[in-house]
Amino acid sequence: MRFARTPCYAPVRKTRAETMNLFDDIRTLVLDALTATVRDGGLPEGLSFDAVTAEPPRDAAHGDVATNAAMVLAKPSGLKPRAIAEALAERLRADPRIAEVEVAGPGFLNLTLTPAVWQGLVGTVLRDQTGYGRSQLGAGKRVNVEFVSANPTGPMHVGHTRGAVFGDALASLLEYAGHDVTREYYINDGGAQVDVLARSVYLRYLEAHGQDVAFPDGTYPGDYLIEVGQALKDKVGDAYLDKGEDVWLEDLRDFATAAMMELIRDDLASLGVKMDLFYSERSLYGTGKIEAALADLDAKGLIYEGVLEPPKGKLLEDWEPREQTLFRSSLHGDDVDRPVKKSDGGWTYFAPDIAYHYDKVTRGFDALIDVFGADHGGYVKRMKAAVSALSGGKVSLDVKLIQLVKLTRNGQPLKMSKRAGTFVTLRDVVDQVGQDVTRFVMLTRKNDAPLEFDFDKVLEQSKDNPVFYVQYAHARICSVLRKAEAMGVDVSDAAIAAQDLSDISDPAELALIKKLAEWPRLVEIAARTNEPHRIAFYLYELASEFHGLWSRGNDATGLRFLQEDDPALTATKIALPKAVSVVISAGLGILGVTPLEEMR
RNA sequence: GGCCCCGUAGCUCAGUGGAUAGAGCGACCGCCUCCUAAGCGGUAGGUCACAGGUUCAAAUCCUGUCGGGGUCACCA
Repeated sequence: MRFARTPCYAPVRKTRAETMNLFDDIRTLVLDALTATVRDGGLPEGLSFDAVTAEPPRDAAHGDVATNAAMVLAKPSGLKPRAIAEALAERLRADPRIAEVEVAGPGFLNLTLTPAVWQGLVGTVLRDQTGYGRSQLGAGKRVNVEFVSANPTGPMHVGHTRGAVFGDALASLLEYAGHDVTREYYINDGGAQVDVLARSVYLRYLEAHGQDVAFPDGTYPGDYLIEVGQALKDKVGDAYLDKGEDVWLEDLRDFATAAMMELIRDDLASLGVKMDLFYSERSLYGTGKIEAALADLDAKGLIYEGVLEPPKGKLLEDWEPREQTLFRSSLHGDDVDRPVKKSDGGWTYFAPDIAYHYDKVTRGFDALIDVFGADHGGYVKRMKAAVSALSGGKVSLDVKLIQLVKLTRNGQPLKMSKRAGTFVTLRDVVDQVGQDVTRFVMLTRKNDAPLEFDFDKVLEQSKDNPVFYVQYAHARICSVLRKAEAMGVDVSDAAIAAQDLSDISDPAELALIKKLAEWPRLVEIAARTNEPHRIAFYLYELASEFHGLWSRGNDATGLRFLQEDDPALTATKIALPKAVSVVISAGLGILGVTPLEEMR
């Protein structure tokens, strides 16, 4: 593997094995050294190197990259960790990228890289731009991300907002990691709630004709249906007045859901979310699709008529044994089998969802991701069972449950009630704090942790507001670049990247570069775990490193990016902040947040 | 009661099996004739709920217990 010896700072075309992920490159180097050691008889043949890692150590005193090779191989090889480590160290020292090798702790090999490696990394970032960090992790993999999927019965509320941002950012993240991603919305337009919607619109229609109407329980009294009723009047005139449901219900279902979906599309657009496909539940009924999906399960012996046991330990007074059509989901990891037909012969909600996921499977996706509200946790096992059964275990399904958003204002909880009209919609949030802030804040928690969203705090301009803090770093960099340009410096990426960057060598500068080096690795971890919040946290850390270096320039003028009366040195010093801005832009891009060039 | 998620600093939370567990807020002490102080540096603060187990190595994986939340046939 001679090419592995090519210094990665050399402006050469990347070889197949050389990635943008520095830690992968070093791991390759370690594996090469291990292979050579085996060849020379220093290690037995047939060892697996799978457990060997090369990671950034938590403590900077432990060098730049640490590998556990000696520890994981000690037992299988029957050698002492120390002996393996020493032999490896010898070989690793020969690589031009390695400045120092140290055996430490229980057998870690701590590697320190040469400044040239770090300087070269800045050049790489500037050349690759937002392509720096893009991964081939998902190359050739098609992923379907289903998210939001709110009932088409009204405008989106805050709970949907978090799911929408999460799903969209996750989709972008997976794209960035090389996957072919489809963003999809399942329209729950097949159930009884659509009839309720249609009747509610009918009431508003009567109202538009000047009638006095009341909204009994089981109807939607929301104002947002007023204009829908008016629109219906404009369309059909008085054709439905004094007519029974048998005349208008069918038509109103279509009319009302279409109106609601328009509302929802607008809501999504205000968040910057664009779906690739809206998939209608109703399109599954009467088209043989549900039957086909269940036939597939039936052919696998997974459909039967049977009676369920009553739920364990829970008292259900009205429970009675009943024969139903059941899916043998318990054979695919579920706790009990699940009914697909109701006692009246109609499908349960589960049945069309099986058909929908069957459709996804047959469309050829390699992986499916469903983003649900946390209250759907009880639905996960059966859905996974369905996908497992339908795909013969070939397609994976990961369900991400989104916890609640707790809305507050100045620390005081906002009471929400549909009846009291204090119901907070997605639009309320976006209108008040803006798309960028909404998106970023929604990603500052792990998906399965509750999120507090404080209308005042998210607009606060201080370091405890991560949105601001990251944006501020970017704006500072843009400010520096503007001033450098005013000094007559060519600030184009090509010009900066083409320079000799060996003047960027202060430990404080190298520390910031090392943070940049973690970016490709972080992207892969985030993509592998389907956790876009990791991007937001990383950006905060990167911004923090940057602000730290900036402030050092207060005392140490040599660390300032703008070097007075020295355009040539300024051109060099500017490379690092510029690279930082590239990564911030890439990261914010994944989150769907626009980087600010100025904040005053 | 079954299943799922959570339990980490006073508070809010990070932490793909690695070394001495981190950040922000709050508290205390410093830093602007100087690229945006909307910032930076430092101090204090911990039985990673508890008990076992696996491992060279556990906040992380497994089992159990305790505590908080969600959910529980014929709703969607």
